Amino acid sequence: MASSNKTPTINDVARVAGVSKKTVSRVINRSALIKKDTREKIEAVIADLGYVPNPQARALALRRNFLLGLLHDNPNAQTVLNFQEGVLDAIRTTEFALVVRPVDRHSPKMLDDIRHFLEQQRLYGVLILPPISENDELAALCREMGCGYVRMGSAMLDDEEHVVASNDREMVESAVDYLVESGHRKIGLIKGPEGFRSAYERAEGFMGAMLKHGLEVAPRAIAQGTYRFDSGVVAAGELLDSKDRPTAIFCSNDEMAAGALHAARQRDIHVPRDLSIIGFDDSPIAAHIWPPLTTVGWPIREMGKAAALKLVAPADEAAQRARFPAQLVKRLSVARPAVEN
Amino acid sequence: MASSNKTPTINDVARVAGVSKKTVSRVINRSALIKKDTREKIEAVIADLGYVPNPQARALALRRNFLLGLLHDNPNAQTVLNFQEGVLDAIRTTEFALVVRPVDRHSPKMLDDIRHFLEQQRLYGVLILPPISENDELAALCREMGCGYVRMGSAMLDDEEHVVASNDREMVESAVDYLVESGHRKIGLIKGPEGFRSAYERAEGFMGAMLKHGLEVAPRAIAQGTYRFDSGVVAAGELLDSKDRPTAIFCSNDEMAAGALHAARQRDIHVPRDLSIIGFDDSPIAAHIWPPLTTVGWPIREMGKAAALKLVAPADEAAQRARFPAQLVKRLSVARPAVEN
DNA sequence: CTGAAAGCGCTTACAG
DNA sequence: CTGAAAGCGCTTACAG
Repeated sequence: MASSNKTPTINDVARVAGVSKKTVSRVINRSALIKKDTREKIEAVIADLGYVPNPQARALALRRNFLLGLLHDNPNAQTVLNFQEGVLDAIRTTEFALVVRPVDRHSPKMLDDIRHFLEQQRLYGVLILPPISENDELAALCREMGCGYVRMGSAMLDDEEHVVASNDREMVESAVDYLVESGHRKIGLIKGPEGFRSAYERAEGFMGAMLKHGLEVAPRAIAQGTYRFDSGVVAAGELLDSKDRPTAIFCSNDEMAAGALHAARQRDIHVPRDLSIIGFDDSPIAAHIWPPLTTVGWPIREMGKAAALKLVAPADEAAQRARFPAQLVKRLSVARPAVEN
Repeated sequence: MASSNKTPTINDVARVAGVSKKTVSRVINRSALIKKDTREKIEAVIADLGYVPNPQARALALRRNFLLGLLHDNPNAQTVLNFQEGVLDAIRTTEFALVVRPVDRHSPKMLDDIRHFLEQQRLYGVLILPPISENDELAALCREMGCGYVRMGSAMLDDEEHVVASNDREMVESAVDYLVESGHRKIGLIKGPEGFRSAYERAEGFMGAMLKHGLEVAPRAIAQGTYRFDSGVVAAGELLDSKDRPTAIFCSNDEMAAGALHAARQRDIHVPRDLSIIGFDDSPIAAHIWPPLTTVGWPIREMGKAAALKLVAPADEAAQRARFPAQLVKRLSVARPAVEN
C-alpha cells in the first residue's frame, strides 16, 4: 500500500497503476473505449487497494445521485415492505441505495413537496406505489425533472419501461369463476374506494365475470368500501342484512374481507358454511384469521425487483418484464353454499 | 434574478448579497460568528433566489452524507413502517433523507456487509431496529466508523443518547396483573425466540409477576415460540393439550397470539369464555381477528421520531427521551374464567 | 485508446 | 466578524 490507512481514492489507483485518473474513471464507468490490458491492470489495482468509488463525488460531478426513491402513500404495510425487499434484491450488490418517502395523497402541496424532494436529492429514479402511482401529474413531474420513474399498478398505466403491473381484472374474474364453480349464484361485491384504479379494475373484473356467467348483480349486492377493515365490517353488514342475501362475497382486499368476517360473526353467520368470502392481496392477515382466507396473491417482491432493474439496469432481462400475473390462493373461506339457490 | 433559470448556487447568493461565499456558508450552517445584519441580508437573498444548498456538494466537502440509514431484520412489517413514519416526521422539513437497508441476521457476512454499506454511503447515522439492535458488535462497528447510531430496544441497551426503549418487562407484569384481577390463576406463557432481548424481557416480566402474585408456573405452562404465527399454533397446542390446562395464556407477541387463537378454535375452546389470551405489539392483526385481541401497544412512531432527532437534532427536547412506556390495550380476548380454579 | 485542465458546489483551515 | 485559496473525489469536453 503506497498511501496510509486512509481509504484509497481514484488518484491512488491511478498512481499505482501508472495511468491517468481519467483512465481509471473509464473502467469504473465501464467505458468501451479502453484497451483490454489497461483495463485488467487497473482492475487488479482496484481489487488490491480495495478501492470503492466515492458516491458523493460521483454524485456531485454527475449531478445525479445513486439513490432510488420509494414514493408511497398509505398502502398495506406488508406490500410496501415486500416491495422494498424486491428493490433491495436488485440493488444490493450495486452502489445504489434506497430512500423512502411516504407522501400525503390528500395534501394540496403533495406535488410541490415531491418536486422539492426530487430537486434536493437529485434522485436517480423513483419507484411509485399505488395509489399515487396512478397520478399522471406525478409521472409528468418526474419526466419534467429528468428523474427516472417506474409505477406499480393494477393495470398498464404507462409504457412498459415505466410500469410493473398485475392483472387484477383477470384475477377477480377467476375468483368469481371459482365461486360459481363452487355453486354460488348470489355473489356480492365490496368495492374499493372511488378513484383507485385497483378498485376500478377489481370491480370491472367482477362485473365482467358475473355477466359472463349470466348472473345478475342487484344493486343491493354491491357495497362501497374504503380498503380499510372497518369499512369491510360496515359494507358486509349491509349485504348481509339485505333481503335475499348473497351466499358469497368478493371483497376488493383482504382487510375488508377480514371485516366481512367480523360482520358475519356478529350475525352468527358461519363462514364458510353459510357464507363464502374471497379477498385480494394475500397479506399476512389472510392466513392468520379464521377461517384462513381464500384470496388473490401477487408477486410483489418480484415486482419490486423488476421495477428497480428498469431503472438501474434497463438492459437486464428481468427488467423487460412489465406484467406480473397474480394467482388465486385457495384456503378455507370458500365452500359450496349450504342451500343451492 | 441575475442568473438564468438554472438552480442558484452558493456563488449566486454570494454575488447578489455582495459577500463571500464563505459568509453564505456560515449562514447555511448556522454559525454564531456572523453579524445579525449580514445574516438577515443573506437570508433575504436566499429566500428571494429560492436557493437550496446542494446536499451532494456538502456531502463531498464534509465527507459525510445527509442520509439516515434504517437497519432492520425481519421484524413485524407494521413496526418497520410505523418507525419509518416517525423518522420521517423528524426529518421531513430538513435536508435529511432516509435510506433503508434490510439485513440478514443469519448471514456470517452481515457485519462486513454493513461495514461496506456504511463505508460507501457515509451515512450520517443509522437507526437500528430489533432484533439486530441488540447486537453489541454492530454498535461497536458504528462507533469505529464514526457513524452515529440509535438502537431501538425492549430495554436500555446502551446510553440514553443511543437508545429508544420500551418497558416490556413492566408491561408484561401489568398484563399478568390484569389476568389475575380477572380471576385467572393458571396462566400459561408462550415465549419468544431464544437470543431475542425482547423475548427475554417479556418472559422475565411474566415470571416476576407470577412470583409477585404467589402463583406457581409449572414447566408445562411454558412453551417456546419463534414470534411467528405457526409457532403460536404449535405452542398453544402444547399448553392446551397438557393436563390441567391454563385458563389464560400470555403470548410474547400478537402473531403468536393469533396462532394461539387458531389452536383454541381447532380444539373447540372458546375465547374468551374458556380461554383468555393476551398478546404484545398491538399490530393491526390484533384488532382484526376475532375476538379482538387484548395486547400491549407501544408508541413506535414516536420512538422513530425521537431516534431520528437524537441523530439530527440532539439538542431538541424531544431527542432527550429514551424511555417510551407501552400500555395495555384492552379488547375482547380476556374474560373471567368460566370456572374459578 | 489515453491524458491535462477545468469544473461540479460546497467547506476547511488560515489570516486578518 | 469576514475573505482568498485550496481541497473534497470524481467526470466532462477537448485534444491528440
